[in-house]
Amino acid sequence: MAKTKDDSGPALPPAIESAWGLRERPPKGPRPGLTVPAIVDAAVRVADADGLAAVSMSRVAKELGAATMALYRHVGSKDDLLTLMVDAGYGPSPGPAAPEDDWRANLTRWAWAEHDVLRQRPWLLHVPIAGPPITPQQLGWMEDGLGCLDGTPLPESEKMSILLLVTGYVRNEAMLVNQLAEGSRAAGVEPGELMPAYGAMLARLIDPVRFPALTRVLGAGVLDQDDPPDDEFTFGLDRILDGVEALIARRTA
Amino acid sequence: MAKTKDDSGPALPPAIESAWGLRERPPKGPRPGLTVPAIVDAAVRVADADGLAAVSMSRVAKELGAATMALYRHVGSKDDLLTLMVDAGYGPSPGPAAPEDDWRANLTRWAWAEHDVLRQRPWLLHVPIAGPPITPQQLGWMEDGLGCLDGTPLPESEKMSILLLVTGYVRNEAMLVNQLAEGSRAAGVEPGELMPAYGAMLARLIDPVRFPALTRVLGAGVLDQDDPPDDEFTFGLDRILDGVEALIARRTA
DNA sequence: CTTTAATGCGTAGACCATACGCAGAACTAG
DNA sequence: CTAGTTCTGCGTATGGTCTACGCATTAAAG
Repeated sequence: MAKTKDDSGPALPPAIESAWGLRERPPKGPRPGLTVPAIVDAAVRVADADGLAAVSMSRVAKELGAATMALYRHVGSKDDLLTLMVDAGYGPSPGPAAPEDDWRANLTRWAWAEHDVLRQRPWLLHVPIAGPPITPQQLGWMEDGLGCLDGTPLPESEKMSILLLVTGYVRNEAMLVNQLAEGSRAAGVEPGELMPAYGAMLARLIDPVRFPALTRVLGAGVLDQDDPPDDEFTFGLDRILDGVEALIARRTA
Repeated sequence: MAKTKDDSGPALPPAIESAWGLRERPPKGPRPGLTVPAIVDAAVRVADADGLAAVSMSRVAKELGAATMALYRHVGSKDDLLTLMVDAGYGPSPGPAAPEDDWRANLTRWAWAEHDVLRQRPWLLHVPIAGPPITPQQLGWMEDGLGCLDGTPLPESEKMSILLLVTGYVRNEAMLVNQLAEGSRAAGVEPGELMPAYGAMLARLIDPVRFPALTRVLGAGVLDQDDPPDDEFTFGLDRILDGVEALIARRTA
């Protein structure tokens, strides 16, 4: 009969255990030539170079000079590997909140940090997330995000909700910008030319009677200019933080 | 030499053309036994029943009693089919803004309508979106969303940005709730049991010294109760609309 | 009736993840 | 030193995916 582990409860997946360094090497058998970090690094290298779609088990194995099936000794499945890739891809949180700044400045910096990571590694957006965060780096980001709201009168549950709101916004905005860039590459259009082309296409498709508001937007030339996407990001983030500020004011009063 | 189409510019994909009803059947050749709407309906039926992962060309063809390759006469690629599935899956916009209500009530209703669609067809969240909306129903939603902001003093560009903000929020929230549900199904845990189990796992993993804020959240029992997810949705939406309200107030003054 | 063009679809190729089992390496017990 | 144990690497094989290509059939036009 197999001995049950201490009080491990639902027994977290082996890939997660190794991410937390909870795996001691058994003293028998040959030295492993492959290690989980080496595999994850190779996979991240492939994703950085050729995108997430290029990350196949055989491609990662080739990157390591190993055979495809060798990887399965170390990661349980491709999904396991993806989870570990996300953890490594985000990297460590950029640091705790600065005590001399207020919550808004700190949370803004936190949001921009994730924004920058996602801009540098767009493939992170394409990994289907499997559940709530349980890997070390991910929780590090969450810890530092919570720290931004430390001085506020918000209850813990609302801090968490706000963090979810902000990180969701950052992910969503990054996804929009990224799929726009991919779309322009796929269509073979210059990145600056895409929005005007999109506007022209819309103008040709829509009936001004059926779509009056949309026609008005088009007429205002909203899509003609290619504004720096950072402005759009700042706009949305400021709206959300305005909303948070209103809540804090209400909870203070 | 092929005759160029009127002034069609970048020549939109055939699947999109058919979605706008811009495709007349050529007078020669055998009657098509398959039609694009029939194929899209079948694909939606498969996705509704067994999820997006079950939507393969062969499965859809089987659903129609046709051969796999027969589909490719009508849709250019699987991605084309997915685009059409999204358009059909969302369905028509639930209707224009009610003039007797203010922008906030109308926009709230608009957000809830998308929320309801995504709850009913979670697979819509898993379709990788390829670019800005160009299909009829999608633009119908956008039109009605813009209509909600009609009476406000916001410039057209900001109306658009706010719409993007709200729809992004709705999608993101739906995605979180959905992947939580999928995660609990995959782990074989009761839906109500998942968050407590998650909390217990975190408590076992994290070091209170390294993760003080997270530990405080755990200690507050935030994860112990399984609150109705609609409350979470309402909370975030109200934060965002508070932010919009602040902007409108500023633009009015 | 002949010509023309579009439809349905069979074949085949290039990928993919991964279940299974075997050869060999490295350590421990005697 | 030897035998036993156990873990690593990996070859083979299965069943799935999308889709390029080409052929036979069908229906309308001239």
